[in-house]
Amino acid sequence: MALFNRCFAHAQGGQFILRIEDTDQARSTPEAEAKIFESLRWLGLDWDEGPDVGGPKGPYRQSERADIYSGYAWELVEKGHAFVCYRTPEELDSLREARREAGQTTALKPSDLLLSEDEQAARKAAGDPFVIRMMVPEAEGTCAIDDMLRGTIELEWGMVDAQILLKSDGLPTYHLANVVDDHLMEITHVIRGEEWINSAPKHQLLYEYFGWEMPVLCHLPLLRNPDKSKLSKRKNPTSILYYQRMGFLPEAVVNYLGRMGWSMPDEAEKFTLDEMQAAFDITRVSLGGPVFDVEKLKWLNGLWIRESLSMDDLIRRLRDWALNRAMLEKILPQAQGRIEVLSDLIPQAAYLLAGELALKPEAFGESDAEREEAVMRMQFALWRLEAQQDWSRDALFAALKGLAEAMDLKPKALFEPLFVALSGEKVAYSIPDSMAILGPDMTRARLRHAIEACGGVSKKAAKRLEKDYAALSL
RNA sequence: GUCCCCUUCGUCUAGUGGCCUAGGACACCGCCCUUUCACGGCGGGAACAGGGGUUCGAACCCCCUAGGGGACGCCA
Repeated sequence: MALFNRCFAHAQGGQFILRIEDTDQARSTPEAEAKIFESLRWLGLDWDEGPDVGGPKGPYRQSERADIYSGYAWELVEKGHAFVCYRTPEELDSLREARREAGQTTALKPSDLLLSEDEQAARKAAGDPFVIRMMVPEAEGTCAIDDMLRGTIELEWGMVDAQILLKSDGLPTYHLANVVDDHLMEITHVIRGEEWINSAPKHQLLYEYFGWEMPVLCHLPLLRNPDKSKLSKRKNPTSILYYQRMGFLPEAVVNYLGRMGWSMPDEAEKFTLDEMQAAFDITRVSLGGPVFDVEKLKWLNGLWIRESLSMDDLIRRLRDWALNRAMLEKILPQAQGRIEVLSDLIPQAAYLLAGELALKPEAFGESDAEREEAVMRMQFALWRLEAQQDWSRDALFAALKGLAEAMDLKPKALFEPLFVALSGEKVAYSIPDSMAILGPDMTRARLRHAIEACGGVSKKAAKRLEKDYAALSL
Protein backbone atom coordinates (compact mmCIF):
# COMPACT_ATOMS: atom_id res chain seq x y z
CA MET A 1 0.00 0.00 0.00
CA ALA A 2 1.66 3.09 -1.22
CA LEU A 3 -0.46 5.39 0.87
CA PHE A 4 1.64 5.34 3.93
CA ASN A 5 5.29 4.79 4.27
CA ARG A 6 4.87 1.81 6.45
CA CYS A 7 2.35 -0.78 7.19
CA PHE A 8 2.64 -3.78 9.36
CA ALA A 9 1.17 -7.10 8.62
CA HIS A 10 -0.22 -9.20 11.36
CA ALA A 11 -0.51 -12.60 9.88
CA GLN A 12 -2.92 -14.15 12.33
CA GLY A 13 -6.07 -15.22 10.56
CA GLY A 14 -4.94 -13.53 7.38
CA GLN A 15 -5.70 -10.14 8.88
CA PHE A 16 -3.65 -7.05 8.49
CA ILE A 17 -2.90 -4.53 11.13
CA LEU A 18 -2.26 -1.22 9.51
CA ARG A 19 -0.50 1.02 11.92
CA ILE A 20 -0.10 4.65 11.08
CA GLU A 21 2.69 5.78 13.29
CA ASP A 22 3.90 9.19 14.15
CA THR A 23 5.90 9.65 17.31
CA ASP A 24 6.59 13.26 16.49
CA GLN A 25 4.13 15.38 18.42
CA ALA A 26 4.21 18.32 16.07
CA ARG A 27 2.69 16.30 13.28
CA SER A 28 0.61 13.83 15.21
CA THR A 29 -2.50 15.93 15.47
CA PRO A 30 -6.08 14.67 15.69
CA GLU A 31 -6.76 16.57 12.45
CA ALA A 32 -3.96 14.77 10.62
CA GLU A 33 -5.22 11.46 11.92
CA ALA A 34 -8.79 12.28 10.93
CA LYS A 35 -7.59 13.09 7.43
CA ILE A 36 -5.96 9.71 7.10
CA PHE A 37 -9.11 7.93 8.19
CA GLU A 38 -11.20 10.03 5.83
CA SER A 39 -8.88 9.07 2.98
CA LEU A 40 -9.15 5.38 3.85
CA ARG A 41 -12.90 5.60 4.07
CA TRP A 42 -13.17 7.32 0.71
CA LEU A 43 -10.96 4.74 -0.94
CA GLY A 44 -13.30 2.09 0.39
CA LEU A 45 -10.66 0.39 2.51
CA ASP A 46 -12.47 -1.13 5.45
CA TRP A 47 -10.93 -1.40 8.84
CA ASP A 48 -11.83 -1.96 12.41
CA GLU A 49 -9.90 -1.42 15.58
CA GLY A 50 -8.79 -5.01 15.58
CA PRO A 51 -7.79 -7.01 18.63
CA ASP A 52 -6.05 -5.20 21.45
CA VAL A 53 -2.81 -7.07 21.69
CA GLY A 54 -1.28 -4.71 24.21
CA GLY A 55 0.32 -2.21 21.88
CA PRO A 56 -0.11 1.50 22.16
CA LYS A 57 -3.01 3.35 20.60
CA GLY A 58 -3.57 6.94 19.74
CA PRO A 59 -1.16 9.83 19.83
CA TYR A 60 1.75 9.01 22.06
CA ARG A 61 1.59 11.78 24.58
CA GLN A 62 -2.11 11.29 25.17
CA SER A 63 -1.74 7.56 25.52
CA GLU A 64 -1.85 6.18 29.01
CA ARG A 65 0.77 3.80 27.71
CA ALA A 66 3.09 6.60 26.66
CA ASP A 67 5.59 5.84 29.37
CA ILE A 68 6.10 2.24 28.33
CA TYR A 69 8.86 3.32 25.97
CA SER A 70 11.04 4.91 28.63
CA GLY A 71 10.71 1.69 30.58
CA TYR A 72 12.07 -0.28 27.65
CA ALA A 73 14.82 2.26 27.09
CA TRP A 74 15.97 2.03 30.70
CA GLU A 75 15.81 -1.73 30.51
CA LEU A 76 18.44 -1.56 27.78
CA VAL A 77 20.54 0.84 29.85
CA GLU A 78 20.51 -1.65 32.72
CA LYS A 79 21.49 -4.47 30.41
CA GLY A 80 24.38 -2.37 29.06
CA HIS A 81 22.85 -2.14 25.56
CA ALA A 82 22.15 1.59 25.85
CA PHE A 83 23.60 4.56 27.67
CA VAL A 84 22.68 7.96 29.00
CA CYS A 85 24.11 10.80 26.93
CA TYR A 86 24.37 14.44 28.05
CA ARG A 87 25.93 15.80 24.88
CA THR A 88 24.45 19.08 23.65
CA PRO A 89 23.40 19.71 20.05
CA GLU A 90 26.37 22.03 19.63
CA GLU A 91 28.77 19.35 20.81
CA LEU A 92 27.19 16.88 18.41
CA ASP A 93 27.69 19.30 15.52
CA SER A 94 31.37 19.73 16.23
CA LEU A 95 31.87 16.00 16.80
CA ARG A 96 30.32 15.30 13.39
CA GLU A 97 32.36 18.06 11.83
CA ALA A 98 35.54 16.61 13.28
CA ARG A 99 34.73 13.17 11.89
CA ARG A 100 33.94 14.64 8.50
CA GLU A 101 37.26 16.47 8.40
CA ALA A 102 39.07 13.29 9.37
CA GLY A 103 37.44 11.68 6.35
CA GLN A 104 35.28 9.41 8.45
CA THR A 105 31.55 8.86 8.33
CA THR A 106 29.44 11.23 10.40
CA ALA A 107 27.93 8.33 12.31
CA LEU A 108 28.62 9.04 15.97
CA LYS A 109 29.70 5.98 17.95
CA PRO A 110 29.37 5.43 21.69
CA SER A 111 33.07 6.08 22.13
CA ASP A 112 32.77 9.45 20.38
CA LEU A 113 30.02 10.52 22.71
CA LEU A 114 31.60 9.28 25.91
CA LEU A 115 32.21 11.98 28.54
CA SER A 116 34.72 11.71 31.33
CA GLU A 117 33.24 10.32 34.53
CA ASP A 118 33.60 13.68 36.23
CA GLU A 119 31.89 15.54 33.41
CA GLN A 120 29.11 12.99 33.23
CA ALA A 121 28.55 13.27 36.97
CA ALA A 122 28.69 17.06 36.85
CA ARG A 123 26.07 17.31 34.14
CA LYS A 124 23.91 14.82 35.93
CA ALA A 125 24.18 16.80 39.15
CA ALA A 126 23.35 19.99 37.25
CA GLY A 127 20.19 18.33 36.01
CA ASP A 128 21.17 18.78 32.36
CA PRO A 129 18.87 17.31 29.75
CA PHE A 130 19.87 13.89 28.51
CA VAL A 131 18.89 11.28 25.95
CA ILE A 132 19.23 7.53 25.90
CA ARG A 133 21.23 6.11 23.02
CA MET A 134 21.71 2.55 21.90
CA MET A 135 25.07 0.80 21.90
CA VAL A 136 26.34 -0.14 18.44
CA PRO A 137 29.33 -2.16 17.26
CA GLU A 138 32.42 -0.06 16.57
CA ALA A 139 34.56 -2.66 14.88
CA GLU A 140 34.58 -2.91 11.10
CA GLY A 141 32.25 -5.40 9.54
CA THR A 142 28.82 -5.71 8.03
CA CYS A 143 25.35 -6.44 9.19
CA ALA A 144 23.27 -8.87 7.14
CA ILE A 145 19.62 -7.94 6.70
CA ASP A 146 17.18 -10.34 5.08
CA ASP A 147 14.62 -8.73 2.83
CA MET A 148 11.66 -10.60 1.35
CA LEU A 149 12.15 -9.11 -2.10
CA ARG A 150 15.84 -8.27 -2.22
CA GLY A 151 17.47 -11.22 -0.51
CA THR A 152 20.30 -10.54 1.91
CA ILE A 153 21.53 -6.97 2.11
CA GLU A 154 24.89 -6.22 3.72
CA LEU A 155 25.19 -2.90 5.51
CA GLU A 156 28.38 -1.61 7.06
CA TRP A 157 28.36 -1.17 10.80
CA GLY A 158 30.44 1.94 10.25
CA MET A 159 27.34 3.74 8.98
CA VAL A 160 25.31 2.88 12.06
CA ASP A 161 25.39 5.54 14.76
CA ALA A 162 24.50 5.36 18.45
CA GLN A 163 20.86 6.10 17.68
CA ILE A 164 18.86 8.09 20.20
CA LEU A 165 16.07 5.90 21.53
CA LEU A 166 14.56 8.27 24.05
CA LYS A 167 14.61 11.99 23.38
CA SER A 168 15.31 14.56 26.07
CA ASP A 169 11.58 15.28 26.22
CA GLY A 170 11.03 11.67 27.26
CA LEU A 171 9.35 10.62 24.02
CA PRO A 172 10.70 7.70 22.02
CA THR A 173 12.16 8.09 18.56
CA TYR A 174 10.66 6.09 15.73
CA HIS A 175 13.34 3.43 16.04
CA LEU A 176 12.45 2.49 19.60
CA ALA A 177 8.70 2.95 19.20
CA ASN A 178 8.66 0.89 16.02
CA VAL A 179 10.42 -2.09 17.54
CA VAL A 180 8.48 -1.99 20.81
CA ASP A 181 5.13 -1.58 19.05
CA ASP A 182 5.81 -4.32 16.55
CA HIS A 183 6.72 -6.67 19.34
CA LEU A 184 3.72 -5.84 21.51
CA MET A 185 1.35 -6.08 18.56
CA GLU A 186 2.89 -9.38 17.49
CA ILE A 187 3.73 -8.06 14.07
CA THR A 188 5.10 -10.73 11.77
CA HIS A 189 5.87 -8.78 8.60
CA VAL A 190 7.12 -5.23 8.26
CA ILE A 191 6.36 -3.73 4.88
CA ARG A 192 7.75 -0.26 4.48
CA GLY A 193 9.45 2.08 2.02
CA GLU A 194 13.02 1.43 0.90
CA GLU A 195 14.08 4.64 2.62
CA TRP A 196 14.18 2.48 5.76
CA ILE A 197 16.73 -0.04 4.56
CA ASN A 198 19.58 1.87 6.14
CA SER A 199 18.05 1.80 9.59
CA ALA A 200 17.27 -1.90 9.51
CA PRO A 201 20.54 -2.80 11.32
CA LYS A 202 19.48 -0.65 14.28
CA HIS A 203 16.14 -2.36 14.42
CA GLN A 204 17.65 -5.81 14.11
CA LEU A 205 20.06 -4.93 16.92
CA LEU A 206 17.23 -3.78 19.15
CA TYR A 207 15.41 -7.07 18.63
CA GLU A 208 18.58 -8.87 19.67
CA TYR A 209 19.05 -6.65 22.71
CA PHE A 210 15.50 -7.26 23.85
CA GLY A 211 15.68 -10.93 22.95
CA TRP A 212 12.59 -10.65 20.74
CA GLU A 213 11.78 -12.42 17.53
CA MET A 214 12.52 -10.34 14.45
CA PRO A 215 9.67 -9.84 11.97
CA VAL A 216 10.23 -10.45 8.27
CA LEU A 217 11.29 -7.28 6.50
CA CYS A 218 10.10 -6.15 3.10
CA HIS A 219 11.18 -2.87 1.58
CA LEU A 220 9.07 -1.49 -1.26
CA PRO A 221 10.21 1.02 -3.87
CA LEU A 222 9.22 4.66 -3.46
CA LEU A 223 6.73 6.45 -5.69
CA ARG A 224 8.45 9.13 -7.78
CA ASN A 225 7.82 12.52 -9.29
CA PRO A 226 8.24 12.85 -13.07
CA ASP A 227 11.83 13.98 -12.39
CA LYS A 228 12.33 10.65 -10.58
CA SER A 229 12.81 12.15 -7.14
CA LYS A 230 10.86 10.77 -4.20
CA LEU A 231 7.19 11.71 -4.54
CA SER A 232 6.73 15.11 -2.95
CA LYS A 233 3.79 17.38 -2.50
CA ARG A 234 5.66 20.23 -4.11
CA LYS A 235 5.76 18.42 -7.43
CA ASN A 236 2.68 16.27 -7.19
CA PRO A 237 -0.54 16.37 -5.21
CA THR A 238 0.03 13.69 -2.60
CA SER A 239 -3.14 14.10 -0.62
CA ILE A 240 -5.72 11.42 -1.38
CA LEU A 241 -8.42 13.95 -0.58
CA TYR A 242 -7.15 16.15 -3.41
CA TYR A 243 -8.04 13.39 -5.85
CA GLN A 244 -11.46 13.18 -4.29
CA ARG A 245 -11.98 16.93 -4.67
CA MET A 246 -10.67 16.67 -8.21
CA GLY A 247 -13.41 14.21 -9.09
CA PHE A 248 -11.51 10.97 -9.42
CA LEU A 249 -13.40 7.81 -8.54
CA PRO A 250 -12.00 5.96 -5.55
CA GLU A 251 -12.10 2.71 -7.52
CA ALA A 252 -9.89 4.24 -10.17
CA VAL A 253 -7.44 5.65 -7.66
CA VAL A 254 -7.13 2.32 -5.86
CA ASN A 255 -6.81 0.60 -9.22
CA TYR A 256 -4.08 2.97 -10.35
CA LEU A 257 -2.17 2.75 -7.09
CA GLY A 258 -2.36 -1.01 -7.41
CA ARG A 259 -0.62 -0.73 -10.77
CA MET A 260 2.28 1.20 -9.30
CA GLY A 261 5.06 -1.29 -8.91
CA TRP A 262 2.71 -4.21 -9.26
CA SER A 263 0.77 -5.99 -11.98
CA MET A 264 -1.96 -8.57 -12.21
CA PRO A 265 -0.74 -11.98 -13.37
CA ASP A 266 -2.72 -11.46 -16.61
CA GLU A 267 -1.52 -7.86 -16.91
CA ALA A 268 -5.04 -6.46 -16.66
CA GLU A 269 -5.12 -2.67 -16.50
CA LYS A 270 -8.51 -2.38 -14.87
CA PHE A 271 -9.35 -4.33 -11.74
CA THR A 272 -11.21 -3.95 -8.46
CA LEU A 273 -9.74 -4.10 -4.99
CA ASP A 274 -11.31 -7.52 -4.50
CA GLU A 275 -9.78 -8.82 -7.70
CA MET A 276 -6.44 -7.44 -6.65
CA GLN A 277 -6.73 -9.04 -3.24
CA ALA A 278 -7.57 -12.40 -4.75
CA ALA A 279 -4.56 -12.28 -7.07
CA PHE A 280 -2.16 -10.46 -4.78
CA ASP A 281 1.34 -11.81 -4.55
CA ILE A 282 3.91 -9.59 -2.98
CA THR A 283 6.73 -11.16 -4.96
CA ARG A 284 5.23 -9.59 -8.08
CA VAL A 285 6.26 -6.19 -6.81
CA SER A 286 8.79 -4.67 -9.18
CA LEU A 287 11.74 -2.92 -7.61
CA GLY A 288 12.21 0.10 -9.86
CA GLY A 289 10.64 3.22 -8.35
CA PRO A 290 7.51 4.00 -10.40
CA VAL A 291 6.75 7.52 -11.61
CA PHE A 292 3.28 8.68 -10.69
CA ASP A 293 1.63 9.56 -14.00
CA VAL A 294 -1.52 11.62 -13.62
CA GLU A 295 -2.30 11.27 -17.35
CA LYS A 296 -2.67 7.54 -17.04
CA LEU A 297 -4.67 7.91 -13.86
CA LYS A 298 -7.07 10.17 -15.78
CA TRP A 299 -7.40 7.66 -18.58
CA LEU A 300 -8.15 4.91 -16.09
CA ASN A 301 -10.65 7.13 -14.31
CA GLY A 302 -12.38 7.77 -17.63
CA LEU A 303 -12.48 4.06 -18.28
CA TRP A 304 -14.21 3.49 -14.95
CA ILE A 305 -16.70 6.27 -15.63
CA ARG A 306 -17.74 5.01 -19.02
CA GLU A 307 -17.56 1.28 -18.42
CA SER A 308 -18.63 0.73 -14.85
CA LEU A 309 -21.16 3.41 -14.04
CA SER A 310 -24.83 3.45 -15.01
CA MET A 311 -26.50 6.80 -15.57
CA ASP A 312 -27.95 6.56 -12.07
CA ASP A 313 -24.53 5.76 -10.64
CA LEU A 314 -23.05 8.72 -12.41
CA ILE A 315 -25.72 11.03 -11.12
CA ARG A 316 -25.11 9.76 -7.62
CA ARG A 317 -21.36 10.24 -7.95
CA LEU A 318 -21.76 13.75 -9.24
CA ARG A 319 -24.12 14.57 -6.42
CA ASP A 320 -21.79 13.12 -3.81
CA TRP A 321 -18.90 14.99 -5.36
CA ALA A 322 -20.18 18.56 -5.58
CA LEU A 323 -23.48 18.91 -7.41
CA ASN A 324 -25.58 19.09 -4.31
CA ARG A 325 -27.44 21.44 -2.07
CA ALA A 326 -24.63 21.79 0.43
CA MET A 327 -22.31 23.12 -2.25
CA LEU A 328 -24.95 25.54 -3.51
CA GLU A 329 -25.46 26.77 0.02
CA LYS A 330 -21.77 27.58 0.18
CA ILE A 331 -21.65 29.31 -3.19
CA LEU A 332 -24.96 31.17 -3.29
CA PRO A 333 -24.21 33.65 -0.50
CA GLN A 334 -21.36 34.81 -2.72
CA ALA A 335 -23.28 34.64 -5.97
CA GLN A 336 -26.60 36.16 -5.07
CA GLY A 337 -25.32 39.73 -5.01
CA ARG A 338 -23.28 39.22 -8.14
CA ILE A 339 -25.65 37.68 -10.67
CA GLU A 340 -28.27 39.40 -12.78
CA VAL A 341 -29.69 36.34 -14.43
CA LEU A 342 -29.50 32.79 -13.17
CA SER A 343 -27.33 31.78 -16.08
CA ASP A 344 -24.57 34.03 -14.76
CA LEU A 345 -23.97 31.59 -11.95
CA ILE A 346 -22.21 28.77 -13.77
CA PRO A 347 -19.51 30.78 -15.54
CA GLN A 348 -18.97 32.86 -12.41
CA ALA A 349 -18.60 29.95 -10.02
CA ALA A 350 -16.94 27.55 -12.45
CA TYR A 351 -13.54 27.96 -10.83
CA LEU A 352 -14.88 26.60 -7.56
CA LEU A 353 -15.70 23.27 -9.17
CA ALA A 354 -12.92 23.11 -11.73
CA GLY A 355 -9.79 21.02 -11.45
CA GLU A 356 -6.51 22.42 -12.58
CA LEU A 357 -6.67 25.90 -14.14
CA ALA A 358 -4.80 26.91 -17.28
CA LEU A 359 -2.65 29.80 -16.11
CA LYS A 360 -0.37 32.07 -18.08
CA PRO A 361 2.62 33.69 -16.39
CA GLU A 362 1.55 37.09 -17.73
CA ALA A 363 -1.50 36.92 -15.52
CA PHE A 364 0.77 37.45 -12.52
CA GLY A 365 2.58 40.49 -13.88
CA GLU A 366 4.15 42.03 -16.94
CA SER A 367 7.76 41.89 -15.81
CA ASP A 368 9.92 39.19 -14.26
CA ALA A 369 10.26 41.32 -11.16
CA GLU A 370 6.49 41.52 -10.73
CA ARG A 371 6.14 37.80 -11.19
CA GLU A 372 8.89 37.15 -8.68
CA GLU A 373 7.05 39.27 -6.18
CA ALA A 374 3.84 37.36 -6.90
CA VAL A 375 5.64 34.04 -6.42
CA MET A 376 6.91 35.21 -3.06
CA ARG A 377 3.46 36.19 -1.89
CA MET A 378 1.94 32.94 -3.07
CA GLN A 379 4.71 30.87 -1.53
CA PHE A 380 4.36 32.60 1.83
CA ALA A 381 0.61 32.18 1.70
CA LEU A 382 1.08 28.51 0.84
CA TRP A 383 3.40 27.94 3.78
CA ARG A 384 1.05 29.76 6.08
CA LEU A 385 -1.84 27.66 4.78
CA GLU A 386 0.03 24.42 5.16
CA ALA A 387 0.11 25.10 8.89
CA GLN A 388 -3.57 26.02 8.95
CA GLN A 389 -5.86 23.56 10.72
CA ASP A 390 -9.04 25.58 11.03
CA TRP A 391 -10.31 25.95 7.48
CA SER A 392 -13.28 28.18 8.18
CA ARG A 393 -13.69 31.45 6.32
CA ASP A 394 -12.98 33.61 9.35
CA ALA A 395 -9.96 31.66 10.46
CA LEU A 396 -8.54 31.83 6.93
CA PHE A 397 -9.13 35.54 6.78
CA ALA A 398 -7.40 36.07 10.12
CA ALA A 399 -4.47 33.91 9.06
CA LEU A 400 -3.96 35.76 5.78
CA LYS A 401 -4.46 39.17 7.36
CA GLY A 402 -1.85 38.27 9.96
CA LEU A 403 0.51 37.15 7.22
CA ALA A 404 0.00 40.39 5.28
CA GLU A 405 0.75 42.42 8.37
CA ALA A 406 3.87 40.41 9.11
CA MET A 407 4.97 41.02 5.54
CA ASP A 408 4.18 44.69 5.93
CA LEU A 409 1.69 44.51 3.07
CA LYS A 410 -1.87 45.62 2.67
CA PRO A 411 -4.13 42.54 2.58
CA LYS A 412 -5.18 43.63 -0.91
CA ALA A 413 -1.60 43.35 -2.16
CA LEU A 414 -1.24 39.85 -0.75
CA PHE A 415 -4.58 38.79 -2.19
CA GLU A 416 -3.87 40.04 -5.68
CA PRO A 417 -1.88 37.06 -6.95
CA LEU A 418 -4.07 34.71 -4.92
CA PHE A 419 -7.10 35.68 -6.98
CA VAL A 420 -5.31 34.59 -10.12
CA ALA A 421 -3.95 31.42 -8.52
CA LEU A 422 -7.34 30.31 -7.25
CA SER A 423 -9.68 31.47 -9.99
CA GLY A 424 -7.54 32.18 -13.03
CA GLU A 425 -8.98 35.69 -13.06
CA LYS A 426 -8.09 38.94 -11.36
CA VAL A 427 -11.53 39.07 -9.83
CA ALA A 428 -13.49 36.36 -8.07
CA TYR A 429 -15.37 35.79 -4.85
CA SER A 430 -13.40 36.82 -1.80
CA ILE A 431 -10.18 34.93 -1.15
CA PRO A 432 -11.09 33.43 2.24
CA ASP A 433 -14.54 32.45 0.97
CA SER A 434 -13.09 30.87 -2.14
CA MET A 435 -10.56 28.98 -0.09
CA ALA A 436 -13.17 27.74 2.33
CA ILE A 437 -15.26 26.42 -0.58
CA LEU A 438 -12.32 24.94 -2.47
CA GLY A 439 -11.10 23.18 0.66
CA PRO A 440 -7.53 22.79 1.92
CA ASP A 441 -6.27 20.27 -0.62
CA MET A 442 -7.53 22.01 -3.74
CA THR A 443 -6.48 25.42 -2.44
CA ARG A 444 -2.92 24.29 -1.79
CA ALA A 445 -2.77 22.46 -5.10
CA ARG A 446 -3.90 25.58 -6.98
CA LEU A 447 -1.26 27.67 -5.24
CA ARG A 448 1.48 25.17 -6.03
CA HIS A 449 0.33 25.02 -9.61
CA ALA A 450 0.32 28.82 -9.87
CA ILE A 451 3.84 29.03 -8.49
CA GLU A 452 4.97 26.49 -11.07
CA ALA A 453 3.14 28.37 -13.82
CA CYS A 454 5.16 31.44 -12.91
CA GLY A 455 8.35 29.51 -13.48
CA GLY A 456 8.56 27.96 -10.04
CA VAL A 457 11.06 28.54 -7.30
CA SER A 458 14.68 27.60 -7.81
CA LYS A 459 16.47 25.77 -5.04
CA LYS A 460 18.49 28.86 -4.26
CA ALA A 461 15.47 31.12 -4.22
CA ALA A 462 13.62 28.65 -2.04
CA LYS A 463 16.35 28.83 0.55
CA ARG A 464 16.20 32.60 0.62
CA LEU A 465 12.39 32.57 0.80
CA GLU A 466 12.43 30.06 3.62
CA LYS A 467 14.77 32.27 5.56
CA ASP A 468 12.66 35.36 4.97
CA TYR A 469 9.54 33.47 5.89
CA ALA A 470 11.07 32.18 9.12
CA ALA A 471 12.04 35.75 9.97
CA LEU A 472 8.42 36.93 9.84
CA SER A 473 6.81 37.41 13.21
CA LEU A 474 3.74 35.26 12.75
C1' G B 1 31.51 12.74 0.18
C1' U B 2 30.32 7.74 2.36
C1' C B 3 27.04 3.60 2.39
C1' C B 4 22.70 1.10 0.45
C1' C B 5 18.97 0.13 -3.25
C1' C B 6 17.56 0.25 -8.29
C1' U B 7 18.09 0.18 -14.04
C1' U B 8 13.18 -3.35 -20.32
C1' C B 9 9.83 1.91 -25.18
C1' G B 10 9.03 9.23 -22.84
C1' U B 11 5.79 6.80 -18.63
C1' C B 12 3.42 2.17 -16.09
C1' U B 13 4.82 -2.71 -16.96
C1' A B 14 5.19 -8.46 -19.01
C1' G B 15 9.42 -11.29 -18.98
C1' U B 16 12.71 -15.74 -13.46
C1' G B 17 18.30 -19.24 -19.49
C1' G B 18 15.77 -21.31 -25.50
C1' C B 19 8.37 -19.67 -26.48
C1' C B 20 11.75 -12.63 -27.44
C1' U B 21 13.29 -10.57 -35.03
C1' A B 22 11.08 -8.43 -26.52
C1' G B 23 4.41 -8.57 -25.43
C1' G B 24 0.52 -5.15 -23.30
C1' A B 25 -1.15 -0.16 -21.46
C1' C B 26 -0.80 5.44 -21.20
C1' A B 27 0.97 9.38 -24.20
C1' C B 28 2.16 10.56 -29.44
C1' C B 29 1.29 10.03 -34.96
C1' G B 30 -1.79 8.10 -39.13
C1' C B 31 -6.28 5.82 -41.01
C1' C B 32 -11.50 4.24 -40.19
C1' C B 33 -16.24 5.25 -37.76
C1' U B 34 -18.71 10.04 -37.19
C1' U B 35 -22.63 16.59 -38.92
C1' U B 36 -18.29 18.37 -34.53
C1' C B 37 -15.69 16.56 -30.30
C1' A B 38 -15.01 12.39 -27.37
C1' C B 39 -15.58 7.09 -27.30
C1' G B 40 -14.49 2.85 -30.25
C1' G B 41 -11.72 0.06 -34.21
C1' C B 42 -7.24 -0.61 -37.10
C1' G B 43 -2.15 0.57 -37.91
C1' G B 44 2.76 3.11 -36.82
C1' G B 45 7.21 4.95 -34.49
C1' A B 46 9.38 3.85 -29.70
C1' A B 47 13.12 -0.02 -24.92
C1' C B 48 16.53 -4.83 -22.65
C1' A B 49 22.06 1.70 -19.73
C1' G B 50 27.38 0.32 -21.50
C1' G B 51 31.40 -3.22 -21.34
C1' G B 52 33.29 -7.85 -19.97
C1' G B 53 32.42 -12.88 -18.51
C1' U B 54 29.50 -17.91 -17.54
C1' U B 55 26.73 -20.96 -21.15
C1' C B 56 25.51 -24.72 -27.01
C1' G B 57 22.26 -20.43 -25.97
C1' A B 58 21.31 -14.51 -22.00
C1' A B 59 16.65 -9.06 -21.13
C1' C B 60 17.05 -13.06 -17.50
C1' C B 61 23.20 -15.60 -13.86
C1' C B 62 28.29 -13.18 -12.27
C1' C B 63 31.82 -8.90 -12.43
C1' C B 64 33.06 -3.84 -13.67
C1' U B 65 31.53 1.04 -15.26
C1' A B 66 27.78 4.63 -15.82
C1' G B 67 23.15 6.73 -14.54
C1' G B 68 19.02 7.39 -11.22
C1' G B 69 17.17 7.18 -6.31
C1' G B 70 17.52 6.77 -1.05
C1' A B 71 19.94 7.20 3.74
C1' C B 72 23.52 9.65 6.63
C1' G B 73 18.70 14.36 12.63
C1' C B 74 16.63 14.71 19.96
C1' C B 75 11.69 13.59 11.64
C1' A B 76 9.28 9.61 10.43
